[in-house]
Amino acid sequence: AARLEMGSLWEEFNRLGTEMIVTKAGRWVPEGPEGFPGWGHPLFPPPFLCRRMFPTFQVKLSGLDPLADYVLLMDFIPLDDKRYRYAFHSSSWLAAGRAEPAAPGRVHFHPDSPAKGAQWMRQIVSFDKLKLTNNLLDDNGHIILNSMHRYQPRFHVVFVDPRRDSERFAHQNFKSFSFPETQFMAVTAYQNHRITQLKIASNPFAKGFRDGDPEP
Amino acid sequence: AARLEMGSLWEEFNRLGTEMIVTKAGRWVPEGPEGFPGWGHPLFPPPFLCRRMFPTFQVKLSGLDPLADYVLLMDFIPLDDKRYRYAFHSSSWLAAGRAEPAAPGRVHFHPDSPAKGAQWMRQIVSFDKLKLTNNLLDDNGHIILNSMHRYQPRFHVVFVDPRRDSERFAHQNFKSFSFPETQFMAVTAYQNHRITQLKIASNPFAKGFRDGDPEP
DNA sequence: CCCTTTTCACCTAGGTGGTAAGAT
DNA sequence: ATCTTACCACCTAGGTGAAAAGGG
Repeated sequence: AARLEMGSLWEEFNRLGTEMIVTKAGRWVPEGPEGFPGWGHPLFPPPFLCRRMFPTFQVKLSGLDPLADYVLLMDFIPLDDKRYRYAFHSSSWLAAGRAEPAAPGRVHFHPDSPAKGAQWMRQIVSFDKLKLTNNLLDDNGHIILNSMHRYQPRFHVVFVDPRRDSERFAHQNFKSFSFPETQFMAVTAYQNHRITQLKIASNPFAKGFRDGDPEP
Repeated sequence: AARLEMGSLWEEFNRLGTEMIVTKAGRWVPEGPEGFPGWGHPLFPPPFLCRRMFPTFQVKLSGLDPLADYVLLMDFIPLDDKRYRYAFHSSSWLAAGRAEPAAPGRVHFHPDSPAKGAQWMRQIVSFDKLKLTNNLLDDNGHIILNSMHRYQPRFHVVFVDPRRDSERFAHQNFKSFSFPETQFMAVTAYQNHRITQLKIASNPFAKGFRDGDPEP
């Protein structure tokens, strides 16, 4: 079984209509004699950063075989075949035509994969290395989404069967989880001001934009 | 086989007599409503930081079975049975009595362990999470060393035999490496000024103490 | 007009040696 | 006198939304 962590925060966002930022290149790459070479130099990871999700997708697992190997991964499926726009006057999302062609379907493997069930169950599994981009040509393995489209994150637990030869995607031996409260609209800039304010209030990295009041 | 990375930097330090800082608690823990709770909140890691090594111990592996599991770890053995003091007038280390009782012998497992040979050989293996402390009562799993004593880092590759039951320390199935150029004196403050200057010149985190000249 | 890209100040998080005070 | 500790300014590294600029 898998329990979504920070469920109440996800629900608070979901009530307002969660938005997630997608970018091509968050922080630009310095060049010239300074800045070069290196970039964290074990080849991968990439020279530029795309945006993480907030809230971060985190689950607590149970019921796995402690001694068996599992691969954990996520993907994102379109919630419908529509493109949206935000109507500021009514503070609501309106359908605005058919979806653009879907990006190549990618998955994000949790970087600790594969690992034993005991390891996965020991503590909360956090997908905080997952990055979103709207760059259709991205070759850094990030998740590619279309802006102004709705998505449902999915979480998959794949049992690595030691009797089979390789880690190919057996159509058996895996279990998937979809938490409806984690669905979101991909955007390049926040549309709903209440989403912006909730992000600022709850994301530690946005503390610089807080006005000044407490939060438990 | 295992090749030590940054060998010329290690040798440059070794010619001067490498020193490594050991501390009890590098950064103190904030307390009260701010600072608490969390501390990076997946239970471990610990509330305070001890010092890393610089240079970082890094190796490039080859000749492993790509499909077999290996555990990588390090330990530190006393180079002799002496205690030392630094004679500033002659800029040299002098023996100053017998060694103090050795700390409990600990090992540091590379946090990616266990992993396949292919994974270990893909890129340089870096032990940059390894922390040194002089706190005999440390319960955060850091390496405990006596200040003013000399140590030789050792690196071990343990083959995880799938036929045996558990990952117990089989006295077979492992290979050890000792690079003499990585030996060092544990200190609570640098003694040799030329070591200090070389650390400042070569460690990116010490850039704030550089006077101002280039280095390739 | 609607949406995207770029740049920026401001954070979190944590790795440096210096320095002065403390301990023995 | 010798060694250790605590605190500090200054870095690296990178995650925020704001605001301005750009593009259709």
